Amino acid sequence: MNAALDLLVKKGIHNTPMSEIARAAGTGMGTIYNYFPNKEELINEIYVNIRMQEKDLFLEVDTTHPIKTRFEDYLTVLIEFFLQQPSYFNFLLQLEASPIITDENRKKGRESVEIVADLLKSGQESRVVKNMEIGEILTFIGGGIYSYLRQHMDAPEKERTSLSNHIQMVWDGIKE
Amino acid sequence: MNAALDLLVKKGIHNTPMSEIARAAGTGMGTIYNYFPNKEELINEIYVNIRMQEKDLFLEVDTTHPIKTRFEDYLTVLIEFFLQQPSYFNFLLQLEASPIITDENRKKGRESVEIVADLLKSGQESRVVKNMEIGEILTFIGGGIYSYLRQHMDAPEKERTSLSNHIQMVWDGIKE
Amino acid sequence: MNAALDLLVKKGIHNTPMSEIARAAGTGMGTIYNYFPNKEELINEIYVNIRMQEKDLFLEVDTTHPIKTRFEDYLTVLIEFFLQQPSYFNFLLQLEASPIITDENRKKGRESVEIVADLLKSGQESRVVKNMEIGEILTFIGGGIYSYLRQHMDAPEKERTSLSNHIQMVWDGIKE
Amino acid sequence: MNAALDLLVKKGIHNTPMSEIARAAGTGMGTIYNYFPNKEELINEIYVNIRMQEKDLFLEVDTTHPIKTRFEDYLTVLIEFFLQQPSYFNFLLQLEASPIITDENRKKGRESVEIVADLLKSGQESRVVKNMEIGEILTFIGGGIYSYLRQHMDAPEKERTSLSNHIQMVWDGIKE
DNA sequence: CATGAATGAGAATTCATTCAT
DNA sequence: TATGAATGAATTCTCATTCAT
Repeated sequence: MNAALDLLVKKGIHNTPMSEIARAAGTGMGTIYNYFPNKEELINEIYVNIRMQEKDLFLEVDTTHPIKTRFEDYLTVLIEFFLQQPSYFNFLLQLEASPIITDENRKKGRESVEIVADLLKSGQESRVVKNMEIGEILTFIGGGIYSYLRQHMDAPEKERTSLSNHIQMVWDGIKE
Repeated sequence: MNAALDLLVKKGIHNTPMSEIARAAGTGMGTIYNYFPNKEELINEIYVNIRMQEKDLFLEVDTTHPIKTRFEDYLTVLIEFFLQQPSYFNFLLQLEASPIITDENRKKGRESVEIVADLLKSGQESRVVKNMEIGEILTFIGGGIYSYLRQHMDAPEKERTSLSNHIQMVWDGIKE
Repeated sequence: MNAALDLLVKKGIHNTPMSEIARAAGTGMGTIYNYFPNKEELINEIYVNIRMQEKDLFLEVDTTHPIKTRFEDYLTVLIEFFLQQPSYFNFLLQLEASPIITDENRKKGRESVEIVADLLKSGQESRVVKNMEIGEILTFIGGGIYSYLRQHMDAPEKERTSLSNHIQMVWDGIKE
Repeated sequence: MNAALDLLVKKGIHNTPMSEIARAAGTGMGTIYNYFPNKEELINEIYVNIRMQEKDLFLEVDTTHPIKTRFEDYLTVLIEFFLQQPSYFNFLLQLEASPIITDENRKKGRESVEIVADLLKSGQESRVVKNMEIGEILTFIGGGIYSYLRQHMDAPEKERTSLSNHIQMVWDGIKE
């Protein structure tokens, strides 16, 4: 799966033959088919795998801190995860919109969002977060994460913008 | 180009044979190749075409209004454009990250951003916009647009969030 | 026909689209088809045309000279013709073996040989030419012409061999 | 390679689809591409293969015989090789002038000529061969071989000329 | 359980020829 | 009579998947 991930991201899904994945993984092509029924399934499993790691990240955040701190921690931890694994982010970017990922897996992938949703709800109760639909706010936050990562990976190093500034803007956007 | 756009968005680039585009366009395959040297070039031209329309949108905005109003108008006009042409947005989503679009065209595509950058600069001068790097702010705004559209297209109709709420969040994020 | 000849020789028959011939000839594609029913016919007419010019060459040779002189003159005139029109030779080379030229035209193309055959016959009568089948001798001479031209066109200028030496070898080969 | 050779000669290179070669070879098309990266490479390998067989022929000739005998033997062995494998000769005929064969392979193909060149040199030293440039003489001999084979394959059986007569002419052409 | 050669459906692209203007 | 845009059959090549070893 690691070999596949790297190649799929670097060369694009339709320019990555299974034979090349096998070679990079140091196995035979047939071996891959012993573990994954077909190429699409392999890709789906990589997808779910990343999403699950993403979900686990939130366990690291100390839930005793005040809401704003937790919010910042969530975003920081998430963004740093992807900054350290750029191919994860690029993989999701390339696949999120693709018909290859099944609806079921796409749904599974959204589970991590629940945790943030809960945080936002308690934020609303303590009147530090705008009283809007949670969905609206989540969407907005997602955009913030997406744009930061996207920009960070496209831009030359010196033009990269500061993470704390970015998180501040996101927070200012949602705070009451 | 319209026929191609629809199919490319609906079925994905690598699942759309030129023969099908030709059929949908009501021409022969050869005819397409009389106008576009190859599939990639066709896709690039569609890309540039959308980006140019996007750029022209800003001409509609009344530049005598106060900065906040203009900002809201820009965002509204842009988002409504894509809401009316969902396939435009999905096309860009699918292609922005793809190696098919040439660097030259990608650069051309970013021209429309300049106008917003100018607005932000005067916003900073009048101290209504945060004093951060323009690039940082643009990235943040991009995320706001992206997230709204993305959510709007994925979600069932009744769960869609209000545009004005969303624009409010973006503004709160960047305002001083 | 001239435009076609040049292109066909330079790029090969199957790499020369009719559209390119038309462009080189300064006409429209349709115009070609007003004069030649199809590509093969065009090629055949070029072939016959060259062969006819080749035949006419022999009219220049003074038939009052002794046989050996006439033989040398024939060969010289022929070889110089092709040296001055290398594309003629290359065209024949490329097409002689091809199924594109009809049998009828191929036969027509061999007419010029008759004149040489007559010369050889009188050479045999005066016992200056070997008493073999005329066909055998003609074949041998043809090989001599072919090899000289072939070598002359392939080789870098300074490695080219002398025509008179070559003709001498051919004559020594057939003389009694 | 055998299936390809037959078809390429019979139908011409550009009238022989890879699919037909595969069918004739009793394999799938993909299998061919597992062994030859593309059609041109396949053709080149056939070319080199023939040329190497041609080179090996000369090993059969007894080098203790007198020069004239060796010369006759060389020519005989070579011509008989091609008479037994007419498609080899037709293949070379069709390809020698073609841009498909790479310069490198064309060069490799000329190796067999070296052996004959050596023979001619010692012939010149013993003053049985004309004192001309070796290249000139080789060209002439090549023409002799070409013409005999060409004629032999084109002509109806009874009109074919005798090999010994032909070789005699070639020898008379080069002898001192 | 691992392997990788064989396969052929499917895709992009070319170009001879037609025919409305 | 000249034109050249439109056409689609035909061609090369790729690659997911199978299955005998």
